[in-house]
Amino acid sequence: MVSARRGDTLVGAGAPAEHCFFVLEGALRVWRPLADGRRQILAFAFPGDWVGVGELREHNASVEAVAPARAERYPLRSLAAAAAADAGAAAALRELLRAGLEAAQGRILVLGHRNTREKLAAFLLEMSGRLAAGGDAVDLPMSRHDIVDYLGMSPETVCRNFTQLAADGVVALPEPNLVRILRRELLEFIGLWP
Amino acid sequence: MVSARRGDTLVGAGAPAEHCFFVLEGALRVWRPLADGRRQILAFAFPGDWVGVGELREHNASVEAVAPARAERYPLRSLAAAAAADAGAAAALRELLRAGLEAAQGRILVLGHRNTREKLAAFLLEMSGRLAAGGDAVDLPMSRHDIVDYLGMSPETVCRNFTQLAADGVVALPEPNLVRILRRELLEFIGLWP
DNA sequence: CGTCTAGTTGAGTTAGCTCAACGTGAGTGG
DNA sequence: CCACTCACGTTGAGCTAACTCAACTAGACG
Repeated sequence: MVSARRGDTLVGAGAPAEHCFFVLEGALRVWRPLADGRRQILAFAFPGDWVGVGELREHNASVEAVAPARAERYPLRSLAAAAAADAGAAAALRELLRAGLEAAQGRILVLGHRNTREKLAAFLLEMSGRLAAGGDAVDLPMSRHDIVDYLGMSPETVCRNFTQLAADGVVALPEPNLVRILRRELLEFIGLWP
Repeated sequence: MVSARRGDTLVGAGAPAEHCFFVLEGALRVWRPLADGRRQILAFAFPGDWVGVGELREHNASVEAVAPARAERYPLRSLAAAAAADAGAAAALRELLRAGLEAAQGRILVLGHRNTREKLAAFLLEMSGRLAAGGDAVDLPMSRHDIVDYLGMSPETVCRNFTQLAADGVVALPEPNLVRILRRELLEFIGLWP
């Protein structure tokens, strides 16, 4: 079991890959540093998500707490041992990797062919599904800066698009991190895949 | 065994996921249609690559031949059966998914935070590694249009950046599809991850 | 010899970036 | 308790990278 405060590092990029995590509470970001000092956030992890099960020799991404978080920590070699001994465990591990691959492919679609407004709409829909069980009141645990590094845009552009979506009546923003989806059908029209 | 001419479809998006492929010869593209009629190419597959091993109920992407191709076709359920019966096969299948996930994460980095010149440089380095075993003479089997849909840019921009790289002496382009890397260290400086 | 497609180049437009300023709330120290 | 700082979020102004529209060339093919 690991507890982390906001901003704590669970795993540093480049560290030997010994453990993976199962998130119990809070939110994590998985990110890689870029040459120019910026970050690409590969994924956010929320309760019920696994992190780091696909690492080989070393972690190629850092894992940090976006919000206060608790997670269970498992040695990777014990997962591999379980997979070698039990076909059911192997299938479960395979399914985790498959789901991660599918999610990454969804990200490729969004990052490759969407403009900023569409990226943000897709992001909000994703967060609605993952944080609010598809509900309309989404309390974002991550900062604007995190969203910036997740979607590959500038902070000003993220902010302007939030403002624009609110001005258009698609969402309400009572607080910066509190999004209420007012017109889901519009948000889906803007951001839904493909 | 499947043989495909240039442009042939091996799998249509939405078809029930019954088979996967092991490429013997040629080149395939794996892509998803977008709402506006464009395509996002998720991956190219070359000899030695697997395609479609991570599909669940239905193929969420089409697979087409970019160049005349031959591939072996395996029923997905026979792979699952092999994985259930043999821990070694299960580990091999897991490794395929893991490698696919890692590749997809690399794509996220490139699509999220790179400009067109850097995307193209990264693409050429990837193709050098995969098609020419890291050598400098790369014969691209795919059209400019495919590169466009792989990197998420316009055909004019792809073309201009090819021209620019050639003008800068980084590559030579004796023919549109034949790239000779003249100054690899420069190309890596432009396009290398992170 | 005409037609068609892929590739390239030019010209003008715009989406999203950078630079800059400003407001606000949370800490922090006097 | 107040003053100060600092990070975060937001808004404005201007710039530029990349897009769209358009034209042209060269090779493929009937």
